[in-house]
Formats: sequence, structure tokens, C-alpha cells
Amino acid sequence: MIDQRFDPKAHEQRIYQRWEESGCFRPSMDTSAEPYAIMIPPPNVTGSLHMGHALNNTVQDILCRFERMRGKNVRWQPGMDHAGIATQMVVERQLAASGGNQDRRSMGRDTFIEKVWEWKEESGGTILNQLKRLGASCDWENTKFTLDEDMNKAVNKVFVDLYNEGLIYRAKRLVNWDPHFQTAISNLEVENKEVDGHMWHFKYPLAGGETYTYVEKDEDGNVTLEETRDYISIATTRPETMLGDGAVAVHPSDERYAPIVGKLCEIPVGPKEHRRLIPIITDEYPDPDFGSGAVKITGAHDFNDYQVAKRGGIPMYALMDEKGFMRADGEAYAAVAEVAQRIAEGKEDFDEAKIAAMNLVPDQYRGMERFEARKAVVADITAEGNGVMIADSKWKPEEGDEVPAQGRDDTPPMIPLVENKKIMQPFGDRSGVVIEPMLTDQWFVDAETLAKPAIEAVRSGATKFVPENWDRTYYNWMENIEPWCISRQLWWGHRIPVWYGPANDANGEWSAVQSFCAPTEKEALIAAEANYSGSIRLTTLDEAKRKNFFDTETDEVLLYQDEDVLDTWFSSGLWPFSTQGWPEQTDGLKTFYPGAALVTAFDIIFFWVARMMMLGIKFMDGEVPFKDVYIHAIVRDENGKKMSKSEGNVIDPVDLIDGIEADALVAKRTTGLRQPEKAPQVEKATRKRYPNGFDAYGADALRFTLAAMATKGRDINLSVERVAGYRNFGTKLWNATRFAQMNEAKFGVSIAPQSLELSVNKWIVSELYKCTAAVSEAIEDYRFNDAASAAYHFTWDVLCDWYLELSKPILNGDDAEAKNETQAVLGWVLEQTFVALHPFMPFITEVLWEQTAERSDFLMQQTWPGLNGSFDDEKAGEELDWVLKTISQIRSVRSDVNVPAGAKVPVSLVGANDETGRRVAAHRDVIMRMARLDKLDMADAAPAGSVKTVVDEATVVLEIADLIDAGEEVARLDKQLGKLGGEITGLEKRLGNEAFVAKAPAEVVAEQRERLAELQGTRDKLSVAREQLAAL
RNA sequence: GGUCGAUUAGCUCAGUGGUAGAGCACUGCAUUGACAUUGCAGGGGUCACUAGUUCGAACCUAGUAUCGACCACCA
Repeated sequence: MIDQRFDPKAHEQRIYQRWEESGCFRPSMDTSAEPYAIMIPPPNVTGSLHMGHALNNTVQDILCRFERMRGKNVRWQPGMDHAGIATQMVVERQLAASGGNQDRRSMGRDTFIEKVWEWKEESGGTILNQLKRLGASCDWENTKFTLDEDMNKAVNKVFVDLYNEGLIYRAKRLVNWDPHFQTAISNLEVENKEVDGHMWHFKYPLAGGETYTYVEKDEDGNVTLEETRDYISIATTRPETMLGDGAVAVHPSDERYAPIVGKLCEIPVGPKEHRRLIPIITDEYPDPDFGSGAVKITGAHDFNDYQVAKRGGIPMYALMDEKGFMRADGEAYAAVAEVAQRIAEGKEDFDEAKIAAMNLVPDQYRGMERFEARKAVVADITAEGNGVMIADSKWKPEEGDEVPAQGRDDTPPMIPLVENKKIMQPFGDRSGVVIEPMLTDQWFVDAETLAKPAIEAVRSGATKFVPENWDRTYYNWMENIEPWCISRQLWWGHRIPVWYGPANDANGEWSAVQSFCAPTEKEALIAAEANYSGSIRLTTLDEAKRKNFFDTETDEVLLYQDEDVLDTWFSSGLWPFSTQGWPEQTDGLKTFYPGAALVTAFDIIFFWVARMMMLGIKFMDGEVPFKDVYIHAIVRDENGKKMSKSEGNVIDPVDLIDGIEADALVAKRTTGLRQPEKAPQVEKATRKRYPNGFDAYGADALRFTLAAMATKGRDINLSVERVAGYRNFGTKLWNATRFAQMNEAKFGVSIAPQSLELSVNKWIVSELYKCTAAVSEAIEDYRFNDAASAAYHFTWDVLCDWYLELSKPILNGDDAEAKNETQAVLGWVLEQTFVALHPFMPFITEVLWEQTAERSDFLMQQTWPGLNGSFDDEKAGEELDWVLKTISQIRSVRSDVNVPAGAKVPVSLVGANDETGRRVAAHRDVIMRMARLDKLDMADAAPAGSVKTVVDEATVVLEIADLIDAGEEVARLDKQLGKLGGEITGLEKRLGNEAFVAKAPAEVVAEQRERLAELQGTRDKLSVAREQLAAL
């Protein structure tokens, strides 16, 4: 006999270990079985399980367990992502916290990376163990880490192949630069946030004191402002970048500025004797209706300006170093400014290298942090009076603008120096610092070329999104894809497999560089050897630069490897095939590529799904990496708020599994907050919301909750009450099994549905098959909520509430044969229920399986019910429907007329046909028991004053005249008659409509006719009962 | 600005053309019986609004209102 209660803590880890040790998670590699593969979205090695992971992996586990039970050869490929920035950050922080004065740079690259590996071995990957707590049936023996040697081999091959095809290239481009981590990042890693900012308005004086007539007109062409100006008005949110302006641009159609296009204006900052002049040019980019219509062009520090500068041949002057400080290198400002001046006036040609070396930051700003520099620039301009009050007829003050007094009433309106303004600012998603566009040399993937077949694969249906409307999001992104910046100035990651050496060794001129792209250092050396006459030595960037690629002492050509590493998503993008052994043609690769499904949240469609599609199709002969992409919802808290630490509403899945006391929960939520000042608020909210912490609900309850809520919507609002409810569901199943054991149900024995005698047994077996068919269909269609609720409904409402009750009289009765059959069916149906629930609740079902019979195998290895045939006894179904209906009706009437629950009442059936008579005979015991009757007979007429209800053709008569009030009973019947009348009228109206009868499908019409007849029959019988009663 | 979505019971949400559903909450009754983490019975909805298509609309179409997500943005 099983325990009184299921204790998840006592079993979950034990069961998991048994599964793992028995190799249950391994693919069968049965060649006759259909392969089924799911690639786990590799969690970050630094990660720990959150609710999103819990949902993601529950879904995958349901699919895998289900398909495994259906006999497929299943590989759920687990692993982790080395997560470049995140991991490097964690280890760097740890180094800082450990108090030593060692930081990454002082330590050196090799030592640091060693440290990271050490950290990884010790503390990395807790998330994989947490996945095990959830019950994830991954093929752990094939666990991969994106930075493993075999992964690296795949990465290098992909890189080299793409390089050789020209699909990977190195170029100087404006990229998103993270000044904190001092690396480039892709635009996906940039988060644009709206912040309070300012817009400054400055006058750029025309060169030589020139003037022009500035005219503004309204829509009808009436002049609203006309004045003589000796300047052009420029607005900017980033004054410090003025120092790098290369031009001022206006729209070609903008008549206001037509007189001064082609002239020069002065950047109103820097030492007066060396103010730079820049040309006023035309470009399509400026919007004449925004601001003054004139835009300063700073090609090296703004993405839009970059495009303008490229089009117009405007020099792009880089102003900042990699930490986001104003440059302090190079020649003094005065000399550089003169060169820049000649370039601006077209008196001198320029080339990229020369421009890059020029530091146009005036001496007084050099070395300043960028936001300090901004303040200084603004202060300096303001001090000179070049910033104040520019006339603009279109400008209207907004709330919060600091408008100097004299500006208010002036006509036309005067723009103040500073406008307060909400501006969108880019932040690094990891560092949280403001991203700086920077001109740097980076490696790029030609994503546009790779995207084409990837788009086509979705269009053709080779890969399907579920729900399908996500394909729009995918197309949207893929069709506008930009070159993918894949180089990162980090240490932790796949080093770029490119080595640099001198371009020629002809006459000791080592100015140019040539690169050797090869999958290994060895092959790079071989390639280099073929290129150079002398001997070659590998060295670092530093030495190679210092010695200009040639060691004169040893007479060696110097070669060094690119210092950068690859974007983490580059290696994740290979996941579907790199994990299966590619480039070797392994069994795993042949069997498990393409995968069946990819399960993920929408937030990494671009990061990951798109990249896997592009790279998979490219390297696997045009075959897509997976057939279905199931996009699941984002888990939020019970009120639909995003779970966040500072809100204090993060629910840790492990806490729901293991339970946690209120104090511990509070402690957990308040420590390590990014904003520690929020701690009291978090504590208060937590105590209010969860005064008792969480019970230990167990993994099954959590999984079932997530499955039940996994609809095709976008958000899941997770409530702990719901988890409790599904824990109760487990308890219900557990107790049903206890009941079966107490009644000596036969477990571990199969039955032959065809040879069953009792209709109640035929019925429950039919119901079981209906349930498992519904569950199968729903899972195949990724409708996990439907699957879960079908299983839930069968178990609780059908099996427990009805079948168990119906079986009681038989199990306690004297009919040995009937009892035998029922014991067998009860045990078997329960076992099949375990099977059907197993994908959702693997632990409790496995424990029940284990403890109900001597078993030589695991539940998780059983065959999905329904696989070996089906069974549907319609006759038994109708019969039991009648039994259930009869019992329910009697119970309902009893309750309506307040018959005490304990009282037994005599019932007779009037007007029953032979079939009903037969059914009554067969089920008299159980009906009497469940409806609490002391008599159930057939009768020709009802005694006066009794209470009546109608089931099909028969009137059910409760002979309790003395217990009830005739008036109340008439009222009760009237209420029912009223309800019936409404429904009947509706049906009659519909059926009276000729158009309906003519046009609606025949079966719908027939159905409604039947329904009408039935309702009319019921009404007639109830009317008779009412009249009889009223006549008393 | 572009794209996707939401609006159904007190709450959280299912429901893609044919009798409006679930869980929780609520009301009444029931406790030696597998289970109070329970059972039985019940109350509660103008399916946001407007117009259309249709024999028939929560569902399809168009529009309106409110809320949300993602992407791109004006210096």
C-alpha cells in the first residue's frame, strides 16, 4: 500500500537518478524508429533557472517524453552557452570582489581565461542541475558546451568557409560600442530606452561674417518670419560630438538655406583662433519640418550621420577612445585643426588612415569623460553667447522647458538654449551604459545573402512557426537584416581564426598587413610559410606592431592571431549540427538533423532562431535545422507584471518545487538587489502576498501548471494558487490509486477491452481512449493547455468522480466475476492514466507505477496508450450517460427542494421504456447509492404531490410529498419551465426560418430538430407535473 | 512611424461560424467510508463599442475606443 500522501521531496530526486542511471534518456538509436530531436536553447553557463526556463523546458520535456512513449528515437540535446560578455563579467566581478589587485588586464589573457574555466568547472552550470529538478529528460551523456573543443572545430570551419566565400569580411564601420566592456556589440544587444534628455540649440556662424536673408513661410506660403542672419541654427542632443562635425546638411528642397548651401560655417567651440569651418551641404536625410531643418554631420558618432558622410564624402573624425573618454592621443589640436580646415575647404585630399589618426578634440577637452565633455562644451558655448535664443516660428514651448523670461512673449517664438526632451538613448543590455557609435575595424557576416534562403525556407513551409503569425516578425527582421557584427573585443569566446602577417617582405617595408584565415594555427602557419621566404614566428599583436612584423634580431617574420573573439550567437547558431558532431558525418548528425521542433520564447527569434536558420541551411546542404518552431509565451507574475528583482515578484521555480519559508523568501528577494533602497518595499510586498512562503508543491505541480497555461497567447500570468490546485490534482490521483489498492485492483496485468462484460467497464475504457486521443492530438498540435485539461478532466471528473464511485458497489458486492473484471479494469485504467499523465507529471506517475506492482521497467518506457488500437463502445457510452444523467438530475432536485443530504428517498420512474427498464435493473444499486435512494422502481403513475424531473422519455418521481411545500415546488417547476420555454422559443424561431432550413447544413438542422423535440418532451412532462401539483 | 497582439464570469484566462467554458473566488449542504489538498448542488456573462458579411457571429470583414509587446525613429 502506498503512503497516505505523495511527498515530492522523498521521491523526485531518487526517481530522477534511477532514470538517469538506467539510460532512460538516451536515444534508442533504433533504426526502424522515427527520429525525433529537440535542441535545447542552451542556457548561459552563468544562468540559474527562472520561470521562463521552467516553461521552456517543461514544454520540451512533454514533447520528448510523449514521443519517446510513442516509440520514437528521441534525442533532447542539452548543453550550455559560454555567454561571452555575461561570463567574463561574472569572473571579473569576482576578481574585483576577492580583494586582490589582480584584474583581467594585469593578469593577462591566458591566465584570465584559465580563471574563467576554473569558475566554469566550479560554479558554472547550476542551471543544468536545476533542469534535472524539473524532470528534464535530456540526453545528458551528449551534453555540449559551446566553447568545447569540438564546437570550436565547427566554429572555425564555418568561419573559414564563409571567409573564403566572401561572406565574412573585415571592415571599418560604425558599430555599437560598449564603453564599459570596451567591445563592439550587435544591434540586438542594444536596448533603446526613453530617458529625459536635453536638446541644445546653437548658432553656427557663417564664415567671414557673411549674411543671408532667412525666410520662413507657413503652409499657405505666407511669410511668417524674415530676418537677416549670419548663422545657421543647429540643434543637438549631443553637443560634445560637435567637435567632430564634418559638415552641416540641409534638405535640397529647403529654400530657407538655399542661399548658403556650399558656403562654410564655423563650429562655435574650441580655441577661437582655430575654429574649424565646415561646409553646408545638401542631403536627403534632414527633415525640413523638424527643428531648424539643418543637421550637423558627425559621421564617426552617429549612425544617420555616418550614412550622410559616406554619401557626401565627408570626413569622419573619431573623438573618443574605447572607454568613452575624449581622445588624448596624437598631435596637439592646433596643428590637426589646420589640416582639417584644408580638407573642409577641399584644398587637401584625405584618406581613411590619416583621418583616423587625427584627434580633433581641442586640448582643453582631451581626456575628459564624454558626459563631462558635454557639460564643458555647453558651458563654453553658452559663455560666448552663441547658444541663446534662436527665432523659429514653428517652435512651441513644451512643458518642462526652461524658457527664459524674455522668450515667452517675443514674436516670433524664440527657442531657448535648452529644451527638455524625452530622447531615445541606446544602452548596452549587459552593461547598462550608454552605447557609443564608434568607427572601428570589425568582422561582419554578410547576413543579407544568408537570409535569402532562410526566408524562403519559411515561405515554402519547410520550417513552420507555431503560432504561425510569428513568421511576420521573422520576415520583417530577415528582410531588413543588416551586416552582422561578429567580432567582440573580449577574451572569453572563440578566437577569430585569422592570423596577420606583413603584406610583403620585398624590401623591408612592412607597412601593409595580410591575413591568413585557417581553421587551425598549424594550417595558418603552413599558409604563411608558403608566403614568406624566411622563417616565421607566432607572436602577439603588441610585439608584431612594435617590431613592425619583423624581428631583426632573429630574422623572423612575425605572425599574430586576431585578438578578438566571436559573438556568442555565432557558435549558438551552429548548435543544431555542431552538437551532433559536424563536420564529421556522425550517426547523430544523420539521424537528428533536422530536428523536429525548436521550443523558445519570442525574444530570441532574432538572436538565435534566425541565425540557426541561416547557418543551418548554408552548411547542411540547404536543409533547415528544424521543422517546427514553437514560440511560447513569456511568464509574468499573477497580475501580468514582468517578473523583476526590484519589483520583488520573481518566483523561483525551485522555490515552488521545494517550498520556502516566508523569512527565507524575503531574504532571497531582498539581497543582491540592483537598487538596494527598494528592499523594504520588496519585503513588504512579499510578506503581504506570501505570508506563509510557498509550500513544497513539487515539480509535477509546477510543470502541470505551466503546461495548462501554455496557450498560444503571448503572456502567461503565473499564480501560485493555480500551482496549489495542480498539486491537489496529483493528490487526487494518488488517493485514487490508494483506493484501488485497498480494493485489490490488479496492476501490471493487461486487459482485453473487447471481452469486457460490464457496461461500466466498457465505458471507462472507451473514455480513457477518448482522453488519450485528445491528449495526443493536442500535443501534436502544440496545444499543451488542451492536452493538460483533457487529461485533468478525465482523471478527476470522469475517473475519480464517476468511475470510482460506480465501481464501489461492484467491488463491495457478491458478484465475483463482476468484481474480478472491475478490479482488472480499475488497475489497468489507472496505469494507462499514469501513462497519459506522465509527460506532464513524470515523478508522481513514475512513483505510482513503481509502487503498484513488481516492475521490471519504468513508466517512462511504456507505450503511449492507444498506440496498440482503440476501443469505443457506443452502447455502453449511451447507457452510462443515462446513469450519470439520472443520478445528477435526482441530486439536483434533492438539493433544490432541500432534502437533507443524509435522507434517503424513494423514487419511481413513470413512462419509462424497456431500455430504461433494463438500465435500471443493471444499475439499480449504484443509482440508489449515489443518489441516496431507498427505492428505485418502475411505476405506471406518480403519487400525488411528489417531486418530479425528467430524464429522456421517463419522468423521475421523488415520492417525498410530506417533505415539501407544494407551492414552492410549483415555483421550482415554473422556473424550469421558464428556462425551457426560452430555449424552445429560440429553436422554434430558428427552425421556422426557411432560410435556415434551406441553407444550413442538414446535420445542423437535424440536430436542432432533435434538440427541440427533446426539450418539448421534457416541457410537456414537467407541465403535467406542475398542473397536478397546482390542482391539489 | 511599422509590425504583432489583447479587450469573454469578481480575478486569471481558454474558446476561429451552430446550446458561452475552466481554475480560483463566492453561496448552500455534507465529515468514521481513497481523498477536506475532499464531495454534492448552485449563483454569476449585452463575449469593449459600431456597422457589415451570413440562415446563423464571441469567432469573419471594416471602423472606433482602451491597453500592451516588439522593431525603427528627428539631429
